[in-house]
Amino acid sequence: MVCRKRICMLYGVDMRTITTIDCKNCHPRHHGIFCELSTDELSYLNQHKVTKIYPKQVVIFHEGEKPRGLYCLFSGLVKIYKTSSDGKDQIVRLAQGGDVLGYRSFFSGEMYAASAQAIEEVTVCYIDQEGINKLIERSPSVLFNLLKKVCVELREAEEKFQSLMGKSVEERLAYFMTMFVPKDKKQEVHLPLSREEIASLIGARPETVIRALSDWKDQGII
Amino acid sequence: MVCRKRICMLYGVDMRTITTIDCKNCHPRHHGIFCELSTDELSYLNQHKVTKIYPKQVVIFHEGEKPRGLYCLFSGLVKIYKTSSDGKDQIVRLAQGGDVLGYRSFFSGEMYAASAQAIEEVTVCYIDQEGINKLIERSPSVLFNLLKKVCVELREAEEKFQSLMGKSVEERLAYFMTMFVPKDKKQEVHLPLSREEIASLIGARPETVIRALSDWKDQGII
DNA sequence: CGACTGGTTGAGTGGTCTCAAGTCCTGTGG
DNA sequence: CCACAGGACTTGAGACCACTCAACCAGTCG
Repeated sequence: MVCRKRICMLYGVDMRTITTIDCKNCHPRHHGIFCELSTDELSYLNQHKVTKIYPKQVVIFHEGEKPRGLYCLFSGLVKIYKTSSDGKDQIVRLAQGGDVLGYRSFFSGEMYAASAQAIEEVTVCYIDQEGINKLIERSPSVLFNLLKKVCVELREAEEKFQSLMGKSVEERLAYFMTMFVPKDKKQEVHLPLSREEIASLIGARPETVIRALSDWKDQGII
Repeated sequence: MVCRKRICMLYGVDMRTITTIDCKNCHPRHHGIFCELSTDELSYLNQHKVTKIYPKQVVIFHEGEKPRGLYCLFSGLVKIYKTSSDGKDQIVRLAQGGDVLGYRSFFSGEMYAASAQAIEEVTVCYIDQEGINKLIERSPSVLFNLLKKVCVELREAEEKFQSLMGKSVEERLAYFMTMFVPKDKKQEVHLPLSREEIASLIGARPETVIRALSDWKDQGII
C-alpha cells in the first residue's frame, strides 16, 4: 500500500481502479497457476480482487520487499529484473497476460527476489494475502492444484536451463523469439524492448544480439 | 514394482530391504522437501516407507515411466539424466543425501522427465502414492509446506539459471565444484564421475573441462 | 601382444566479447 | 525551420575463449 502510494506520488500518475474484468471471462488465466479453479472459486476470486492499471515504466514491486498478495497479469508486458550491487539491472524474465507475479516469494515466505516493472501499460488483478488464505480455506484442493502447477513450472525451468546451457547466443536468441512469436511465422511483431534489454535477458552483449538479428534480416528470416 | 523386479533380474543383484533407518534420526532429510514435518508426521512416514539399497549403476527409474511414489535419498550419489533421440545421455543434475527424487513428476501428474541412476551404492527410502496421500489427509499443512519448499526450489533454479547463463565453462565448473565441496577447502574429494559426465553436467566438452582442471592444478588450487 | 576405453595435450577454427567509431532518430532550443 | 545534443542502434577490428579434430598416453581385458 505504502509502496503503491509512493509510486503514484513519484510518477504523478492516476492509479486507476477499474472493475470491468471478470475472472470467469479472463482468457489469459488459462495458462497461469490459477488455470484449474472451479466456477465457485473463480467467483470468490472475482469478488476479492482489485483490478489496477499501471502505466508504462512504473515499478509494480521492488526486490527485497515483503510480498503482500498476488498480481495476476491480465494484459501488457512486465519485466522481472534484479539489480546487482554495482547498480546494473539484469532482466530475469518477462511476464505476459495470464502470468501470476510474485507467487514464488508469496508462498515461500521470502522477500521478493526481483523487481517487476511495467514495460507497456499493464492491467493487473491484485489479490491480498487474506483473500488467498480464505480461498484456500474454502477449497483446500486449490493448494494441491497450485503445488501441481508449481511442479510443472519447476520442470519447465529445468528443461529451459538444460536446453540453453552452453548454447550459442544465436540459439538463445531464437529461443527467446519463439517465446514471443508463438503464432504465425509471417506475423509482424513489435517488441517493446531495447537491444540492450534483449541482451540482458539472454545473457549476451547488445552488439552480439544486433549482429544475429542483422544476419537473420539478410537471410530474409525476419 | 514391475520395474524393480526387472532391474533385479537384469542385474542379478539382491535388492535388499532394510529397516534400520529412522526418519526421526535421518539427518540428510533437513535440506529436502520434507524438512518441516512434525514428529507425528515423521513417525507416520517412518511406518509407511520402505528402505532399499540400490547397487552402483542400477537405474532407479526411467524417463517416461509413471511415478508411483517418492524416493527419499539417504546416502549415495544419483545422476538424473535425459536420453536424447540419438541415444546420447545428457546429465541434468546430481542428487545427494536428503534430496527427494521424482517429486516434480509425482505431484504434477506427468511422466518422469528424466531417468535416475545410482552412481555409487545408494540407500533410499520409498513412499508409495497411498502413503503420501494418507499423510496429506492426516495433516493438510504438509501440502502447504511442500508448496513452500517447491517455490523455494523454483527460485533457486531460476537464480542458478540466471547466474550461469552466458558464463564461461570455467565459471560453471567452479559452481559445480562448490556444490560438491561445501566443506573445508583443504578437503580431498573423490568424485565418482568421469570427465565426460562432468562435461555433460555443465554443458561443455570433456577436453575443456580437463584443461580447466589442469590449469587449477598448475596454480595449486586443487 | 592388440584392441579398447578414458584421460590428456596440441593446433586450428569459429564464435563472442571488448573497445571504438560511425549512423540514425528524437527532442530541444535558437 | 534548422542546428545541435543525446541516446539507441549499428558496424568494424582485435583478442580471447571454447569447440573440433587429431594424436598420444595409461590402464584393462581378451
